[in-house]
Amino acid sequence: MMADFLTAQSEDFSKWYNEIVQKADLADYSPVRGCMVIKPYGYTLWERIRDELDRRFKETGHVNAYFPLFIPMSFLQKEAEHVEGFSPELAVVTHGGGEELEEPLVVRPTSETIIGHMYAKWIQSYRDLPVLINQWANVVRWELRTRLFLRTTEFLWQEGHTAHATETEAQEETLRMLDVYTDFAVNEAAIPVLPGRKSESEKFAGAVASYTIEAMMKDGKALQSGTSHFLGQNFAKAFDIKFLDEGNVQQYAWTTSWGVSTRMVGAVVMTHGDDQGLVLPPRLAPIQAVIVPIWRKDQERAAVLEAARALYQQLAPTVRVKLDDRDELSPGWKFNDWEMRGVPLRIEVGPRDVAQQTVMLARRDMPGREGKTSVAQAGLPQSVAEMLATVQQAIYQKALAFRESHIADVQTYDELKEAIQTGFARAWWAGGREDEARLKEETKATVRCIPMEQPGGSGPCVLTGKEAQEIAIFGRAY
RNA sequence: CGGGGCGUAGCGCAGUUUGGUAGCGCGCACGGUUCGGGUCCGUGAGGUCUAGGGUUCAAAUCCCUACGCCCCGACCA
Repeated sequence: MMADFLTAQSEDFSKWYNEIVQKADLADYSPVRGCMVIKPYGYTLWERIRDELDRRFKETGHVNAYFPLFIPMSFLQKEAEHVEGFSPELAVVTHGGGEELEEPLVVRPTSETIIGHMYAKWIQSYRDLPVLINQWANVVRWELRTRLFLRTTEFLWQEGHTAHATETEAQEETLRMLDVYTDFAVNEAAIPVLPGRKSESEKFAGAVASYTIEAMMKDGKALQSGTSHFLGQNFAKAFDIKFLDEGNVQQYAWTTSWGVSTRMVGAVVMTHGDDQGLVLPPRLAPIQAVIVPIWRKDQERAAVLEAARALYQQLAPTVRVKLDDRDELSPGWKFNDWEMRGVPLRIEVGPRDVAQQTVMLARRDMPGREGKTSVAQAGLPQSVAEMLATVQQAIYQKALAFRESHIADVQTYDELKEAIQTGFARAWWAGGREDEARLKEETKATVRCIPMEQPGGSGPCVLTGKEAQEIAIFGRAY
């Protein structure tokens, strides 16, 4: 059954995305260009993302803190590449309290600089290290072109900033957080991601090395869904983050930073969504199961509602469940509505179910009759939990299968060009900055990442023909 | 910043060519009906037609100017 209230993905994926984000009440446009209002349903989804990430940060020894929104302009200028990278997209405050400020304040685009400044004060000894701090914050980047969740002028994210005594330790931290992101993406968001290193021209402004988790959206385009940066001593030198080591020698600290943003919401939407609307992974879904009561006559209504309420009470302690007892809407309407909103599981309760002490479970990821099973009301929390776990696994496998069938191993530049029309290309790569620029110019594709998992050996670079030690993933990106 | 599209009821749109009482669908409110895949009927509320200026007896409609938004591209989490 085709939805006529939503543009089909195959017709115009971009239009589908814009429509579903608004129709499912995730977000709305604001009066300020490029900014969005995150509506309660979308914000709850973000809260789920936030909670699961935050739990993992705590488990790996990090603590939260909060640094200011405003950063003195001069701070950004202390790291040459950093200022060069971010200058074009800064929002700058020049006036306050009716007077022109002595020094303009930048609305943070990211917080390496102000945190670096503070770390310089806090770190004196190797005994003060490591510093493992994360903050949940909003940041502002004056992007030329914005899209809800994928690229907004203001967005929410977390940024972890750590300082370490040794290079090795900082590198380990960088990769540890990449693992945390991968684990989150796979196990919570059900998004298969390719963890890897960013190429020279794609890395973070001021980083020695950047790592990323790259996801493939349903239109075959890549979405950078999280990044972890090894900053070396670049920021330590710019902000004078020094400590005395065990041998009483002054050393610069080694720092990292890593972030995941509200863009992750867009990743969830574009990884799992279909022509009926959102498909949310059970572990992140604001509502995991919705109970839809069905009746014909008044006496049925009373019995069905009573049963539905009892089921709600039974499920509420362990499942994020909602009872849709709205009187004025037909069951069919509700089915479509909750499917559009991506609720993973629907629990239908009608007169037949009341009589038989059963309910009908309908999976969001399997449309129509195929996804429906009748189960006993007794032990429903268990059945629902199992079904939610099944759906979580199923949508991950589906997304993984989609990605794998849209990655092509290619040997030639022509094959690469063809592959990136529908997905990713994987090939030997030994190109530099200029080769990447040429690639982008000619194909609109970029090196998405150099995957952590490498086949070993060597082969001819897909673009330059030079002997290459590594394979890279190529694709068009958001 | 380049290219394209659009600003008319909460939303989606028609009306603009050829100036003459501002409409349709959905939604919303009320009453009834219906309910296992977007029920049906009736009644009703809701508009400085993006803004400013001009032409005209008369402007949503013609002319000028400004602003805003969306899409595609360049830049980017």
